[in-house]
Amino acid sequence: MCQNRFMSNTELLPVLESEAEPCCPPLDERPLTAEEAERTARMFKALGDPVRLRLFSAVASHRNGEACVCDISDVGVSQPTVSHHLKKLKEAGLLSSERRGTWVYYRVEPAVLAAMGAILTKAASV
Amino acid sequence: MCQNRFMSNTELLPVLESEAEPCCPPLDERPLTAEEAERTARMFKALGDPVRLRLFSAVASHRNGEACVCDISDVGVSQPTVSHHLKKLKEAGLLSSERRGTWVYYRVEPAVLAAMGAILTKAASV
DNA sequence: AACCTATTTTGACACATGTCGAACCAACCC
DNA sequence: GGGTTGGTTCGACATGTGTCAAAATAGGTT
Repeated sequence: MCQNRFMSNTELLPVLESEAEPCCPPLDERPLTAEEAERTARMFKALGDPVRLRLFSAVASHRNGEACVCDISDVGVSQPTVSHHLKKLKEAGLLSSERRGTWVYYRVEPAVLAAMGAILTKAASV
Repeated sequence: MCQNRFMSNTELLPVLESEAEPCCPPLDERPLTAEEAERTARMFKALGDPVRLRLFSAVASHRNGEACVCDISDVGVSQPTVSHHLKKLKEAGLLSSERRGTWVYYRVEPAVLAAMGAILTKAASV
C-alpha cells in the first residue's frame, strides 16, 4: 500500500446514494413509466427470493432493526450464499451495513420500506 | 399466493393449503419461517420485473381496476411477452382474468395486494 | 509473529427467466 | 365456409440468478 505523504489519498467512494424517496406513485394512480417501473421493480425483486425475505425479516425483527450476520445466518444455505443475499438487499437499498470490530451488522432502511408499503397500501384501497 | 379464492381455470398451483388471508406476519414481527417466506416471496417476485410492474399498474389504474389486454399492451415488448407476464401475475394471485366476448379482461385481486401492503407498512412503522 | 473466527469475494455450475417469432385457439364478421 | 382481429401457447435462445467450495480479507488473541 503506497502511503506516500505527497500523494493525495484519492478516496473515491462510490457513494451508493439511495435514490430519492418519493420514488413512485401508488400503483393504481396511473400507469408507471418505464423508469419508475425499473426502479420500483428493483426493490420488489430484492424481496422476491425466500432466503432474502427470511434474512430481511430476521434483521427487521431483531432488536432495533439491526442484527449481526452471525445472528441470522441460519436459513438453510451456506454462509457465502447468506453474504451474497445480504449484499443484494443492500444494493436494493433495503439494508445498510456497518462493521463493528469482528462483526458486521445489518440494519433495515425504514424509508425505503415505507415507500414500498405506500405504493401498495394506497393501491390496496381501490 | 396467500389466497386464491377464485382464480379462473388454469390451476397450475400446488395449492398447499387454503389459508385464508393472514398469509404472514409483518416482516418485523418475527423471522419468517421457510414456508411463509416461500409464499410471500412468490408475490413480491411477481412485482419484481419492470414490465410486470407496468402491466399491473396499468390494470390497477384503469377504471374499476380492470382492463382489456388490448388497453395495456403498449409496454415495449411483444404481445406474447405481455401474455407471458400477465400469466405470471395471475399465477401469483395478483390478477384474475375473464374472457368477455372477443376480449380478455384482467382485474386486480385487492385482498392479495392489501396483504402485501400490510406486511410492509406495519413493518415500516418501526 | 502465528493462529483463529467472522465475513466477503471468486470461480464455477445448474437452473430459472425474459424475450421473440411462429403456430395455434377463440370469437366475431362477411 | 373463409377471413380478420385478439390473445395464448410452443420452441428456441441468451442472459440472469442461486448455490456451493475454495480462496481471500478483516479483526482479534496469544
